[in-house]
Amino acid sequence: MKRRHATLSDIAKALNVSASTVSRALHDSPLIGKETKDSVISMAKALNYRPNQQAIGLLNKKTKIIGVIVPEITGYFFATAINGLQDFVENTGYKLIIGQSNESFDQEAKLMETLSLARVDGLIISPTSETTSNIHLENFRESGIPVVVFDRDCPHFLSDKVFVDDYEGAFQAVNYLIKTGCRRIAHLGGPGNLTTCRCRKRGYLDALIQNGIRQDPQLILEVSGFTPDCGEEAIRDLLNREAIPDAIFAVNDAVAIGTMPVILEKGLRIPQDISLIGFDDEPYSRFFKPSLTSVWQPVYELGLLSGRILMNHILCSPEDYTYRREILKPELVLRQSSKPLM
Amino acid sequence: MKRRHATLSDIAKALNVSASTVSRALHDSPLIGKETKDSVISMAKALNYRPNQQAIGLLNKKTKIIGVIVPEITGYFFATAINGLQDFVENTGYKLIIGQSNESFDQEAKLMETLSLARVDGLIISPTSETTSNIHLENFRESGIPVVVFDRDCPHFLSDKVFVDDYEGAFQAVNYLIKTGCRRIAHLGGPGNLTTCRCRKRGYLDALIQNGIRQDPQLILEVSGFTPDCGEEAIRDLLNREAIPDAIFAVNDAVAIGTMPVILEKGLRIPQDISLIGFDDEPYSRFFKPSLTSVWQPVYELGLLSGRILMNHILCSPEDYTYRREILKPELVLRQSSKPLM
DNA sequence: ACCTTCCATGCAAACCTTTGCATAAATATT
DNA sequence: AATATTTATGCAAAGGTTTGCATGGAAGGT
Repeated sequence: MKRRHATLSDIAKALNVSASTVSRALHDSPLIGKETKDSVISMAKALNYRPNQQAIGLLNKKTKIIGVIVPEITGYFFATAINGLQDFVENTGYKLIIGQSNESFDQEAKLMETLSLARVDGLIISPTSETTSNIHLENFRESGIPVVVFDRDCPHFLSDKVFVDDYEGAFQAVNYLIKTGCRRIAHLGGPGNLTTCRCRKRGYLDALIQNGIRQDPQLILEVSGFTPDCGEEAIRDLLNREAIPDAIFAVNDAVAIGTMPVILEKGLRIPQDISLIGFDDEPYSRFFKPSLTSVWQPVYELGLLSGRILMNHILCSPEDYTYRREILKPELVLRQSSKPLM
Repeated sequence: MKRRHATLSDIAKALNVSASTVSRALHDSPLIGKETKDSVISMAKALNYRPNQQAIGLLNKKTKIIGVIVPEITGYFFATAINGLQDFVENTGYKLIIGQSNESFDQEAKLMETLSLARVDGLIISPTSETTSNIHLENFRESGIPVVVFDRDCPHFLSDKVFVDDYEGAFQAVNYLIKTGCRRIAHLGGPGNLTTCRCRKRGYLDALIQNGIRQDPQLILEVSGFTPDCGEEAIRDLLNREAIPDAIFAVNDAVAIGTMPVILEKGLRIPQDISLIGFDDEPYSRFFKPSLTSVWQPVYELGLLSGRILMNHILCSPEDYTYRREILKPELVLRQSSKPLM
């Protein structure tokens, strides 16, 4: 049976009082007498009264909804970040509306349009690899809605930001490769307009430089996406070049995984002939053969912290607010796809 | 600068007309004169007017929000289902609020409470493995909110339902194992109160029966979760028993993957000594060594169809509605972890 | 010139909640 | 006994939108 939700005035009518009295009673206002309060409360329970969030929202211009936009949701990385975010949000009374941009600027803009229409109280976003303009973000911020950018930066956009230290992670990985004797280290980098990918590449290059190794353009490739297929394509290309590497630092575990079958099928051994290091430390990475050395990222914390910062911004007075920029530390996880130190 | 959104009456004041005229003009009502209409429309554009969904929702008791509850979001299965769901919803104007129950009944109930408070227009849910009571679902349905149950069934709850044919998938997998000469086929089954797991087990048992093979209780284990760790634990237990299997049908790819290192480390070969088949066909499954034979499920379609059915129910008149029950077909994907047919 | 008809627009209520102000009754003060 | 004070409650507006009904004017018909 479809039945209407009970409202304040339903309770009011039942008790012969006014709706305002009921409202105050339920908010435990000191203005209301003890008896009235009790009867209101028990009647509310009897009618299974739930305040209408829409009406409240209309009044105080809040929706208690946070918008989240990620490039995709099916991969380990963003799914885990969202997981952290949700765990944070769980007890705050806020809800999450999640959208996927699928690495398309148009979809991202459209999603932001939708979220803006839905009047979200805040936005947490990791921009697409196509996102070069910030107008849509600026619009958002100008209408007074706090925005947190996470994982991938929007360089000229002013807001709270939460990242992982991609540079540091990459540097450590490549430095490790060098320490284990590798000299011809290839890099399968991601789309160059993503800050994460640029940072990882810089980490790679700096590690080479600091160890006095000349970079070889032949060994640096840019993959178009983050899937095993992209890795497969890239490694085929790479192994056809004259310069065969003795190590590969991939932008991603998925890309690294995609190279494995190709490498092995060419009769090359991992790590004896080619060391392999990925990035992300996905849960499955330890189950491949050989198990994959990778750079672990505090993804869950990334999501959690983004939520915490946004929430703080939402509750803060908008005047004296200064934007925060947090950088979390990654960690190299050694496994069989790279050589041991000695 | 934080500035208020333009409202109908802002436009009205600017043009010296009434708010109702503006509303009608923007809805292209035939009651409004051409000139007025044009001026309203251009003024609306100038002021960047966006209708306030909360006010509209308050009026017609709709939120255009769909609640989604899944046990977890970080795994491939549910993330992909949500992906399908989101793609469906994208152009409908509906938004998705997603919650994770983490296989906890209490969390599930709490999430439903939250979604009910948020006045969602519909609910799509895959219940936890703890969910035995349906009261929370019944409450939902009784307040007139359409519910779609997907993947995992709530046996005595009446609603739209969308499943994958787990029985069929399991039957095919085990039947294939038998056809390739396996006789001592173990089953690492999932939590017994999940319908999906029970169906897979029934498929397993029926395949044995139809091929005249006696089931051996020693070969049937129940794992407590869907992670590689659970698989690892189970296989250690299994291989310590007197009866060593010549094949394993796991409830899950993740569980199957967890068994691999243990099997290989015991000096057993896959598939020569032990064939291995999983369920789900996760994207990484083809990258393990040996690559994993698995039962592919149309997960994306599962999410998509759930959305379509819910949407249809929401728009339908509530009277003459008859619940639907859709079953999608899985498909066995052969790889190296099982023996070839001849 | 008057009545009908039609077209374009405005008024006001409804959706539900919160809150400043007013009011009524009861008690305390002089 | 009359006024001041406290205590408990109601009224009404606001928030933004939609929509049935009423109204105003102009055009058409006789």
